[in-house]
Amino acid sequence: MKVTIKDIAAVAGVSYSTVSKALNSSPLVQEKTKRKIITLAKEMGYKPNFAARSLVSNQTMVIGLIWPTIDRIVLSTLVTKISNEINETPYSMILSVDPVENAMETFKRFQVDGIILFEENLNASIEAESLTLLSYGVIDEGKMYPTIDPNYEKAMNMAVAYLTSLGHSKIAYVGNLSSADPMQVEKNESFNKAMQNHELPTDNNYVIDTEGLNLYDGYIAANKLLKLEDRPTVIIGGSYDLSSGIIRAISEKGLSIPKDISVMSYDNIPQMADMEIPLTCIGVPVEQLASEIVQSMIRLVENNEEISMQQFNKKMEPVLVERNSCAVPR
Amino acid sequence: MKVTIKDIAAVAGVSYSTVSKALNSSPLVQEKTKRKIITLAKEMGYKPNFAARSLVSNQTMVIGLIWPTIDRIVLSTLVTKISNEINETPYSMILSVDPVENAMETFKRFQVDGIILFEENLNASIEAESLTLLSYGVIDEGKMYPTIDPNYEKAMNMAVAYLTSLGHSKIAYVGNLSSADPMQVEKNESFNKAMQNHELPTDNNYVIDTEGLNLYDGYIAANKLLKLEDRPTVIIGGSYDLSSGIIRAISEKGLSIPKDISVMSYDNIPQMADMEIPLTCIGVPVEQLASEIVQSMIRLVENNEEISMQQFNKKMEPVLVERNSCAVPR
DNA sequence: TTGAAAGCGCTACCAG
DNA sequence: CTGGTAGCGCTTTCAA
Repeated sequence: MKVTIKDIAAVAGVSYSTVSKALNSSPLVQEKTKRKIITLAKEMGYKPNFAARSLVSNQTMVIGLIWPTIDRIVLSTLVTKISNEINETPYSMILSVDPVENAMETFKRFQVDGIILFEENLNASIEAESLTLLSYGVIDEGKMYPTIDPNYEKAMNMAVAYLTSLGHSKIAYVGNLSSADPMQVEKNESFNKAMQNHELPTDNNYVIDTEGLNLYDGYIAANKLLKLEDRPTVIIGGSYDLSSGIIRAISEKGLSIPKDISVMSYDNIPQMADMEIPLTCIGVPVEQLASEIVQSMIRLVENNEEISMQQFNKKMEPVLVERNSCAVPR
Repeated sequence: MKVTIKDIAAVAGVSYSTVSKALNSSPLVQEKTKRKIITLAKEMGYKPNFAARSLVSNQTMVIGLIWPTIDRIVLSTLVTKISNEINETPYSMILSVDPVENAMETFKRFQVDGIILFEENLNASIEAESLTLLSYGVIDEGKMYPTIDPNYEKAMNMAVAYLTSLGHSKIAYVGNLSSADPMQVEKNESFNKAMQNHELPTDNNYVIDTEGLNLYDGYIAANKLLKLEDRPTVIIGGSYDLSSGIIRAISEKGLSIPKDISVMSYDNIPQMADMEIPLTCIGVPVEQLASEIVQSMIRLVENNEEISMQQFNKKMEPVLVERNSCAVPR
């Protein structure tokens, strides 16, 4: 049977409004009564009814996360971290794997307090309507919702700077350019810009479009690069999975990393250290990303449209982690 | 501003209980009034308030799915299909990637109408309490909740029967045995049983424990098999990803499928047809699995504990799909 | 410090 | 067929 605050009130011999206050740790209740009620509630197995609470408070304490492309595992680490992070707060997270528009619909019916959106693979532009939206993607002043941006431009600049400081100039990039995914495109453009900044040629032979983001795509791309007479001295993989494939291709050829060729990867996730060959990588540490996304979301939710959206746009700080997969070219 | 049924009632000039009925397509309202109200509701941008509705009806129309291991992508197809399937019903699905116990907690607070649980990677035994639970896993009479079972025993029997009918007797199996995942263990035991049923030896050299379920694990395992002097004539991969690795290893060795060696895979998902080499596979088609899980869940939810749980236990029918990756051994 | 009562938006019942 | 009304479980004034 369901236990309500009325049941507790009856047993405790107080009014149910007092129970409500006690359970919400209101200062308007005597410590003693409060403690008694709380103990009692636990004993009786009381579970607050969310529907009732949100009906009156107009809040659900739930954040929705839209992730339409679970088959691309790249983001699963981020999702998991975000989920963990949200669990540290009074909020809960629910996930939808539906297409963005359906997911929005579902979340709206649910009256979630806020929605987190991954821009990867997002083609349609979204109207925020009256929703509290936060996206993970590339900042664009035209957008009607705030964005947490991994700052590809800075990341690629740091990567190229690091590699040139080691003496590399034949730098290859393996990534998914043709896709409709604006984040991948931005990543590639940032690489090109970084090369120009360092007055290096953007030799088209050294930029490979994988048309996909999984291990095998990286494998194929790396094979193309290794076949060139004038090989690059270092390959930057555009994502964790691509880089896995790149490593595979290189070791299959009997080449050694970093002696024969250096490898660097975008994406800063702990798993980078556990690869066949631990990779030097660049990117915003995934924990920081998760933390910023969640904190911003919550501030956004709690500041109910008081602050202008622009103030929530945030470019993150990429970090370069050295792991011996890059050496001075010979 | 939020539109409620009262607002609609005011505009339409009817009572708000009539609006409620109209919106719920009750037969107790004149067609004309009903149509007028529905149109009006749409115009005014009315969104029903879930909290209010579930407060009175004691239902949320939401099914929770617990999936604590998103980093293992194997099940993502199933999850997606389940999500699609649920979207065809009046119910919605929400997903939690938290550990089972936390997820249960969250879902309980949410008062979801039912919870779907994947047994893969489930070690703790779960008490159903008063929840409507349905699991995808291996049927076990000791369990306190109904289970949809992919019937590994029958699947493996069909697989071995098919292969022996082609003339194979040196049949290898690549799978994850050591894991705490009861489903993987059951899969392997079913293979062994099937071999015994066909009076074939379960040569230990032919059963490889991958200790993982991804492509690379399958790749390594296949390499071990290919190194044997007395090679198997066919390899059964325990999952889609493992089989991908098996194919890779075989083609790297310059061998051809099925001329030099046959390959078969567990898992019956459409992606099997799109592999480098389309694989003959065995397993319950993922759509059927999704459909059965969702239909059972809904029946369960709607039959509120009237029917005994046993009646919901269901072993599914595996299907063998031929695709030319298995031939008569030479 | 406590209790009584209003009301969140909706469904369901009963009276007309 | 339509309207009035009780009440789902809870938070939040306002009085006592």
